[in-house]
Amino acid sequence: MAEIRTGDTRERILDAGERLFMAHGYEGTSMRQITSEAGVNLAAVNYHFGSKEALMQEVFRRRLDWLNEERMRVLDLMEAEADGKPLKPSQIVDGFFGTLLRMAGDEKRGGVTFLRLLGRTLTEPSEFIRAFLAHEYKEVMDRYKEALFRALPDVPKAEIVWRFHFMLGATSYAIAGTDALRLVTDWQIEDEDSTDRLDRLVPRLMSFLLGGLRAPLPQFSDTTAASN
Amino acid sequence: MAEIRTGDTRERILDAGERLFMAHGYEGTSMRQITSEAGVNLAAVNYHFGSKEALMQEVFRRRLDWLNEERMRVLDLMEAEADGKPLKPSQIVDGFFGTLLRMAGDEKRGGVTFLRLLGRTLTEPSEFIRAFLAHEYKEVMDRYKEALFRALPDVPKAEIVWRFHFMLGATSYAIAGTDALRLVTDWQIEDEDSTDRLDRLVPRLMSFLLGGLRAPLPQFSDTTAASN
DNA sequence: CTATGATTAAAACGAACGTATGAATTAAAG
DNA sequence: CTTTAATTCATACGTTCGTTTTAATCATAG
Repeated sequence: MAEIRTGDTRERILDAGERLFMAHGYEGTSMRQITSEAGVNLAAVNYHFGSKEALMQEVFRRRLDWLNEERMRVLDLMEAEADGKPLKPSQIVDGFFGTLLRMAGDEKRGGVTFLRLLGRTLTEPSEFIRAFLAHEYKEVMDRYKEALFRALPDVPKAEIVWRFHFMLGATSYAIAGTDALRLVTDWQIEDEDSTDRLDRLVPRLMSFLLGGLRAPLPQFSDTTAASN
Repeated sequence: MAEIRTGDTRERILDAGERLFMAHGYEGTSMRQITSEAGVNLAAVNYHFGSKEALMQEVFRRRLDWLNEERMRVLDLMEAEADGKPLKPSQIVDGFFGTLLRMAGDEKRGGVTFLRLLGRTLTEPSEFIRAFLAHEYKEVMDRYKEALFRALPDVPKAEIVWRFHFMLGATSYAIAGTDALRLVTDWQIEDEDSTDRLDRLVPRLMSFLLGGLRAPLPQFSDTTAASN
């Protein structure tokens, strides 16, 4: 059997869907927009993917599979080198968030478009995509949380989970909001073009995330006892 | 009429819209859902607000007007007490983000529902709502950024703007994602009920935000750092 | 070549969408 | 009371939605 040369119709649809879902959201994007931008027939989406929901899932799957495997690979590597000793928080944060951000420079992996779609989708999850992301993320999330628990033995686990949550938010925003908030914040950084901005986003965000992760523990002012 | 109209139609629509926009997004919510949940006629939205877009704007306006006035009031108060001296970063962060988070405990101001709607909308802004938020936020944003510039004279302004951005993201996420990410992160903090969680979110988030805001400046590997 | 399975194309489906209309109802003023 | 404006109501309009159907086109195997 020769390779099934499924034209590039599938890929064209995925690319168009990725871009349009990023720009207008899932509900805000119609199949006619997608097929029009992809230059394919309207029925092609249902033929190749089955439904609009299935297309959305495939848009995420083709990127997240690689991303989360890479995250696992990086963590495995670091833990092997540490030889049983806990990792440094900066290593863990870079393995999870740095790996994500470096996707933005890899156009073959979706570049900034997918990153913005991901960041935006994490705050507007429809039920079906939420369940899908939960499945895709569960394993890698548990591994990285466990690594942080061991890296920060004096910080209560609940606090670490919260701060992981906060780091996710800051990162999503940094990506998804790069365009969205320009009007809100009246963005004006004169001496940086867009390539500079992306290159410098990684160290900038890393400093912020690590500062937050290692911040002094909060003081609860109420009466109930604190927990571990 | 045996039926007792306990609430104004306008308010019932705004409440239903706020809740449904929060749960399903703007595009994902239909006028029929809104009017059905509000117990009013379908045409009531167009009669009272003119359009679905105008309703969305009014949902935000009735909450943001108070929030941003309160933020201004708090900042005025702090600056008056400081008597010309720069404020502490913790004061500024609390004035902006603490004021926001404390809205969640005030059911009269929308409570957690509006906060989640706001957090989610900031990453999925349609063109019309983006322009609206830009207008509503511009003044207060400039005031708080200026306060941060004076509080952190040694930190380049570009860095402060970025970190303000990161703080917004962490906060939005902390609010919007409280439900959304439960499945993703397999949330398990056994000994905290939801009221405890909200009460403790403020100091938790404050510690994280301040840690990130005051983190060591990033080292850029290539060229010189941005100017002040 | 013909045969066969995979893909694309054009057209249509019913459902749901936001909005508009005009009559019915309510509330208040003269 | 009657009058008048404000509001609520049932209903329908024109569009667009995701999906389905059926036929045409293409590539390859026999």
